[in-house]
Amino acid sequence: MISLAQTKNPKPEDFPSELEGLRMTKQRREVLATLLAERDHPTANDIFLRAQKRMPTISLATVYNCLEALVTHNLVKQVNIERDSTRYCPNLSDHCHFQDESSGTIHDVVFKEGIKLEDILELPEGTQINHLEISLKGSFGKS
Amino acid sequence: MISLAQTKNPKPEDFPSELEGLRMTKQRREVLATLLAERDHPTANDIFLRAQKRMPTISLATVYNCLEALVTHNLVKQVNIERDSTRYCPNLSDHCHFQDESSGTIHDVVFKEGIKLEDILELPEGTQINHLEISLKGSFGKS
DNA sequence: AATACGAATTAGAATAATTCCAAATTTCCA
DNA sequence: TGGAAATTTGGAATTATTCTAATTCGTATT
Repeated sequence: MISLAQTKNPKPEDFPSELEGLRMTKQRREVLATLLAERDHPTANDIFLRAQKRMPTISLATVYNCLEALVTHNLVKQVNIERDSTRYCPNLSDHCHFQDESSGTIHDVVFKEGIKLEDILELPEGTQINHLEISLKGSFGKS
Repeated sequence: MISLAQTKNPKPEDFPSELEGLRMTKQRREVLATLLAERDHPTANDIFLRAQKRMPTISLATVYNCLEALVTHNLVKQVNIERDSTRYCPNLSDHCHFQDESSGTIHDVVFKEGIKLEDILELPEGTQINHLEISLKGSFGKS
């Protein structure tokens, strides 16, 4: 796992010229820094609007391109909750997502110590999992 | 849980006039029967094409309407795997979905005996889960 | 410093799933 | 039977995302 990509508020220029085999262009740095600055699971369009403030020439298509590259190189995760537009998350540790229905806010949720998915699912011997996504929706108790 | 909706191959006319508080119109019967006939997690469009064979006047909009009604009344579940178009599943028991990447086929996967989600996730006390979806992608071992 | 080449960016068009809309039809029930 | 409410229908509208083709950038090489 890339540790710089996990530090609190790196500026775009803090990133090395290459991360996980991916050339860090100006735009990719900007997109990644945007994602790390505010960890609220923004959509591609949210990221576009935020990145535009510091880099007015960036295009939405580029934001999509950058996100795709970052996801492919495991620097960012996609978050899909039902049919909502895809959101992006720079938390690379194993976790899943809970959306509070009253606010729309998405929270990262971790597994309890020592739990592995293979332990809980009835999967045929030798099944290889390449992608896993758990998403929840609900509310926090009012008490 | 509705048992008739789970029988192997009910014909549209086998359904009572109301299920789970939902009026069973001709079209809703047709959509539900289509779903129960071939349990391969079809998309709305797949269902539309199949239903059209027996009911040539049905429209795609109606298929979407019917599916929405059936989902709302817990007669059918939606299946979302990443950004693919939504698929539909008449299996109402607790389960999740595994997509075999080589064929695209989606399989139902059940939890091991006695596992509850609250047991494995680190959620704040009193969190209420209204919707949960687990989706996996991968392949079956070649051995 | 000029050149060349591949990669990345850009703006806008295209696509595809889904939803919306307004009119027509059906169903329910008084 | 008649009228209100619900449902269906076809087509238009919407929206997220991808595609395309042209331009620009970055780096390596002379």
